[in-house]
Amino acid sequence: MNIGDVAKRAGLPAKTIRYYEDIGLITPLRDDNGYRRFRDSDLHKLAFLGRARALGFTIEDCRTLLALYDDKTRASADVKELAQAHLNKIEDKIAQLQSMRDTLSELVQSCAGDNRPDCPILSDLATGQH
Amino acid sequence: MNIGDVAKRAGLPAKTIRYYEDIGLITPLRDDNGYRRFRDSDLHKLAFLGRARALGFTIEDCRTLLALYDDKTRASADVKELAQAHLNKIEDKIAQLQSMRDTLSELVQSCAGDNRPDCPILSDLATGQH
DNA sequence: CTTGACCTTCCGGTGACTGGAAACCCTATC
DNA sequence: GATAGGGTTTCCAGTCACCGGAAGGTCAAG
Repeated sequence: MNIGDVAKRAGLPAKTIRYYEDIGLITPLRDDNGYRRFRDSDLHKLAFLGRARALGFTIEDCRTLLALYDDKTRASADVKELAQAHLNKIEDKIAQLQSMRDTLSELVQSCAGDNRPDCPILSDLATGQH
Repeated sequence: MNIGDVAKRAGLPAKTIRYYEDIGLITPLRDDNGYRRFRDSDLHKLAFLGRARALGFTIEDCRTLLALYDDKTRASADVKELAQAHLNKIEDKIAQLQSMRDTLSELVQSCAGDNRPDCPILSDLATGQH
């Protein structure tokens, strides 16, 4: 398979696939004309990567996950620990965004949104006071 | 005031303040020795920027917000629209993270986390099936 | 006069790509 | 055989909002 086919099947842009090769996540073969030739195992890895990335794992996490996947003697505890740490980060991020949302939502609601200049959003930003 | 004082008062790193000057958000004066000299208005702007950034506005949003703040003939509707658009983005982001969290949380819970290799987290990543 | 705390600019790196340029390859049609 | 249109290659630069560090200038205290 050439990169275009793999891109379609894995649901990843060709650019991204080349990038993943650059950073050593995959190592497709090469045809005589220089084109990358992807094995099923490459496609499989790319799909794995796509799903891991969709869950928000960093590239370095993905590298570790792939290694764990390959290591048939891994302890599931190692995978779980990585996933739990990532989950914690996500929850922190959610909490942070919710806090922003709450503040911002109040500000937006308190703003008349008409053609007068008075604006509690700007006042708040300017003074830190409501 | 020199940059160190302003940094303390505005709660921003000196590096960030220099960066904000670079991209034209502030234009402090200069002393004969080349040191930046900050007026109260600069400090005020920096505090404004710090709060806007803490609410997650992009730098370009901040630029617009500062301009609106300076424009005493603005319509509050313009500010509100910007803030509402940003709020929408935050809510999208929260929803996306919550979806990740839900999936990931299920996976983590279903993983024994012992020293055996069987791991539903890896299985899911590998196949996309639970 | 030296020490140490400031300050300056400049360069490079971050994460995970994305866009674009210039060039090569392959297949199909005229 | 020429050409057109797709696919592919590499490489370089840009994204966002900074941060770290180097090399050097400035200032106040002891």
